[in-house]
Amino acid sequence: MTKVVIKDVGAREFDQPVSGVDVLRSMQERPQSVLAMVVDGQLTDLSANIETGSEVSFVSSMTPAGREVLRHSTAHVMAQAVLLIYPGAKFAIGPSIEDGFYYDFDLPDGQRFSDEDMETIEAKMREIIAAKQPFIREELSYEQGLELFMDQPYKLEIIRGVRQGSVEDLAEGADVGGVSVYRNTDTFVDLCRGPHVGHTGQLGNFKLLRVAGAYWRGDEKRDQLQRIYGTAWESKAALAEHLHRLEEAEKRDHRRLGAELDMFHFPPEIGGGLPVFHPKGALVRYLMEETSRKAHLAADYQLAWTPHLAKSTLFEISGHLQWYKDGMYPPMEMEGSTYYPKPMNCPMHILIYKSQMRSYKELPLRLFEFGTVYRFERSGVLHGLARVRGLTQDDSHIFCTPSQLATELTRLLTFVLTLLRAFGLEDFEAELATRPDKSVGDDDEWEAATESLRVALEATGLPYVVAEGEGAFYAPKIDVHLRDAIGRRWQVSTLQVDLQLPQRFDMYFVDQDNSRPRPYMIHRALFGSVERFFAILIEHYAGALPTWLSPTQFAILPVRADHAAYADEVSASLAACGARVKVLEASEPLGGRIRRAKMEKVPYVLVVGDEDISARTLGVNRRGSDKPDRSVDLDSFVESVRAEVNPPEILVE
RNA sequence: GCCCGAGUAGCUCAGUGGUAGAGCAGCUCAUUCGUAAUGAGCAGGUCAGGGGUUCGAAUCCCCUCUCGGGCUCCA
Repeated sequence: MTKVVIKDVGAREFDQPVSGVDVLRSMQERPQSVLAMVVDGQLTDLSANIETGSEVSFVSSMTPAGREVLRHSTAHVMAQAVLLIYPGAKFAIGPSIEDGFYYDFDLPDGQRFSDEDMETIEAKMREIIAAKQPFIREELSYEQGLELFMDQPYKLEIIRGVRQGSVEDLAEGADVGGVSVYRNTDTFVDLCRGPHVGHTGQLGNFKLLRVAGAYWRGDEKRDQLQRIYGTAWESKAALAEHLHRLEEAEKRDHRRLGAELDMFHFPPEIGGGLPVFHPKGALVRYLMEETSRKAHLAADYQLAWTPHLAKSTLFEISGHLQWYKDGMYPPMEMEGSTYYPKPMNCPMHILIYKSQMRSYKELPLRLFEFGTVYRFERSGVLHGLARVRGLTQDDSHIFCTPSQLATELTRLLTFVLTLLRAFGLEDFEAELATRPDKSVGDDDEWEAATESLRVALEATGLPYVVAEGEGAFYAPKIDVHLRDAIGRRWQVSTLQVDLQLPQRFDMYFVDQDNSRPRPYMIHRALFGSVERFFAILIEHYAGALPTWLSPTQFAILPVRADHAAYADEVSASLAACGARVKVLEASEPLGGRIRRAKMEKVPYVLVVGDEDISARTLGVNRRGSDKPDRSVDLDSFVESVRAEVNPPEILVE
């Protein structure tokens, strides 16, 4: 007899040994579109036998686990299609990923996929799906596995990896004590740990999206494979919704909006990754920077300014030439000295610290600068303002006593969140990145610094995960991520407790007892870089920046030329409370001017005509609304927008 | 840097071997208008650059550059 506990339903007894399918059939109220099951916490094929005494829950296609299964199964279908179309193709790995899946191939004779091939492959996949091929799990010994995949070098490498207990390969391929495979047909079988859907007919709401090169095992010294990315969903509607989201994301692309809104561009004559900001973009930048500077001054930071170049000596002391030479711009020789563009601001801030004897009474000493640094990024990684070669960090270095560290970090993290919120961002999470393999310093220091960061995270209540081994070589760090309006994650702020530079620069302060201990040093970028943060704001707001950040806040449109005097009067009363106003004179029809102003995403488009002059009113078009408010009283309108035209007050504790 | 894709007017794009096109934007003139495109006219091009094939190349081939999608990288 087999006893099975169905989660949230209750215990069932069966005369025979049962599989998940049997249990499901026995239920009166069956859960919908079940693709797999979880037996005692383990995600498993529905066809697997269930041991007596197990607890079972069923996984529906619209759950995260269910989608993972169907995406993974769709990847297998794609592999089968590619192998049918390209005899002799080698296939490597094909996992499910966020929103979809991919599979890596090595085509014979150096063939490459083109975009048209995607359609051919999709068509073949639909045939496979229509055939309702079963996914049959088989468990093999290593030897059988090696035999079965003798023509598939990547599979062989995975099997050998599994035999040696590689965790990475276990995830990809197989089971302890042997390997598992999933067979769809006599000719198509794939090495896989599973689980999978019961048969290919349960799939079908998918689309192949793009082809890309990808290194085998992510190692650029190894073969470059052809990767096809696809997306797959539980229903036609969910697929359509996802494709719609992709379109929406494309509309938010800051590179596209940056051009449409005349904010910035990347002149080829200047070089890749080196943007120029046009007047509107530069104004937004100015507002971002001024808001930040004021907040920093209010929070007891002191401003610093440092040059863009320094002698090699400085970067030898700091260690940048040792650790990051590849990422630095090449040197310039001048009058017998070697100069480098700076990749970071910290060494220069340290020189400010060291310019005089520092007492414990001065600490924490907080230096702040919008410091432009240059980093040589490989051409393929540049991405609009989000990844550039010349970037301005809103960079701060805080020097404090060891006993001040935890308090200072907490205060700092609070400040970071306060300023980010002032820009209308709300949804944050953090990563605590710990010591990497390639690093310097002793364990106690790393432990203490990491612990202080953890204390700060706990104190602010920011949700966080620990990223083992993801720290910088010299320091553990907190990375703050945010989710934008359509749920995408962006890394912004970073806080690092530096264990190395104070030593390298032989920094100290004079303590109460006249001893000379080393200060701790905290590196911190809050926006990350001004350029990248600019991009995030554009994408988050889809170009419709909050009023206080909008280059033009009010467009005033006199209906006829003889309404110009009143338009100027309205303009003056708005300008008097600090607003940025543009009058669009009546040289073309009203509709055209309204359209232009709306396309520019001006927050308020104000129309004034005969009726408004006699009643001292306005026609108000708010951004995002397609219906105007007519006859709004001028004075009360000005009063109502007064608060939003100027940068927000940032209250620092 | 590597793989794939794309470069035609300021922008968006049409043009597959036979005289370089359209819309928007720009300029000029006219129009004076109450809620998302007023009309007419003008101007605008080394078809990314270089080489090749051809009687003839935006179009076919090769190289280079730039941009985009990924991979790797991101102090």
